Amino acid sequence: MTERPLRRDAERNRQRLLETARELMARDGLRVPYEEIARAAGSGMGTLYRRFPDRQDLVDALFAEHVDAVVALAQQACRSDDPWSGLTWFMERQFELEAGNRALGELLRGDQQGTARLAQGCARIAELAAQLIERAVGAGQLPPGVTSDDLEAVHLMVGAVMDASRQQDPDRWRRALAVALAGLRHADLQPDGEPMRSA
Amino acid sequence: MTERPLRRDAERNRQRLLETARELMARDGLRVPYEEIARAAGSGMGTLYRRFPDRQDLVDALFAEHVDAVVALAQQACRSDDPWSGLTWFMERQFELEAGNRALGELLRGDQQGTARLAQGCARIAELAAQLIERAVGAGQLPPGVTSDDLEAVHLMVGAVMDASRQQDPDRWRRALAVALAGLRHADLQPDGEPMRSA
DNA sequence: CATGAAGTGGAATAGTTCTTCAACTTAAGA
DNA sequence: TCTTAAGTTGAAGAACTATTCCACTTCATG
Repeated sequence: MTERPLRRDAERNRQRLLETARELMARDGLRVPYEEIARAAGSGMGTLYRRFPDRQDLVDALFAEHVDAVVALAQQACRSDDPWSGLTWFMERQFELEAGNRALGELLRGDQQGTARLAQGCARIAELAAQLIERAVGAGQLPPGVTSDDLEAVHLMVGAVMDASRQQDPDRWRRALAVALAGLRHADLQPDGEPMRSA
Repeated sequence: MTERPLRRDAERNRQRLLETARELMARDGLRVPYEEIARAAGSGMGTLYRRFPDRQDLVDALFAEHVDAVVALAQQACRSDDPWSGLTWFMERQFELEAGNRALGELLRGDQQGTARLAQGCARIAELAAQLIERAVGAGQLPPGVTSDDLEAVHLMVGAVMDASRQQDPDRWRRALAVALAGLRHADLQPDGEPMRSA
């Protein structure tokens, strides 16, 4: 089935909506009210709903490439000769992106699940992150107890500081990241053989 | 000015409302809808509003003693012979309380500001926490760059993990705390500016 | 046990957002 | 130009929560 292209005016409107939503979500996060997006774009709510019946459609259209960019970062980090450098480099780049785009941070931290498209990207990132950890552990740069879950936790931790300090001190997260990464290296973590199922 | 005591039935209702609110907020956080509290307590909304016209009045009545308990913990920690032990002991006890009471965590992390009464308690905790840090730095148990702001950041960091894992693994925060505290000891933090890579 | 101040319930009003829809407008091709 | 399918709009209805208000009930006391 061939999708017939949108009418020219409709396509223009669609682009304007996307552009507007991108800016608002980067600044305010994923939950910007539909009404606000439509108003800022100079359209009616009906138009926004017609193009993006589900918020996830909109988010997907907006952030697919951002998530892909993070996947690419992770891949590049995996190619680093020095596993630990690759890991820290990846985390810094990732957080720099999140610092500039609130919605991206919410997505990557799972505050809000995206469509299959985005979820797949996030899963890929998680895979690669696990590799980064494994490689660093294998190289003796991280103690053996550290797991990919710990890296996810670091993501949440630094993200929390970022969210709390966006206004006052937008670079504060760097300090938190330094603390968290140093902690991974030096904390005495049991391998944690616990099955860790839900209670 | 002598406040005349409540009528006996009114006092009973008030206690029931407090008890109910305490349970609901411990489980669901500070933002439990007023309507839900009233219904669970078997009262009308009017009654709840009459006793606690402002949500802060309610929160204050409920959590003053909890906050005081944390102040007491901090004081006790300050009396420890070993500054670092005192610090870690305090953080663990504090998070254990937060783990058992969602609303308390929200209060202590400033998700929601309380009345002057509570704010004062939180300020006192912050003071004592700063002392704990200073003492540990003075004893050479923490590097000189670490500040009380870093401890606040640790609070946010571990809190984020706790919030994310309450359901699946309620004890996960302990691991995050271990990471964060080890990070404080080992991260190479400049006294003010940018952090550097860990050693 | 009558009285009225204190207390109570819950419907009503209001502010937010989400979501739908019927009437209106317009681009694009015959 | 005319036709009409595609597109647009904003008001309307639904869900949720906060907050007020007043007719009604109940306790405490003379």
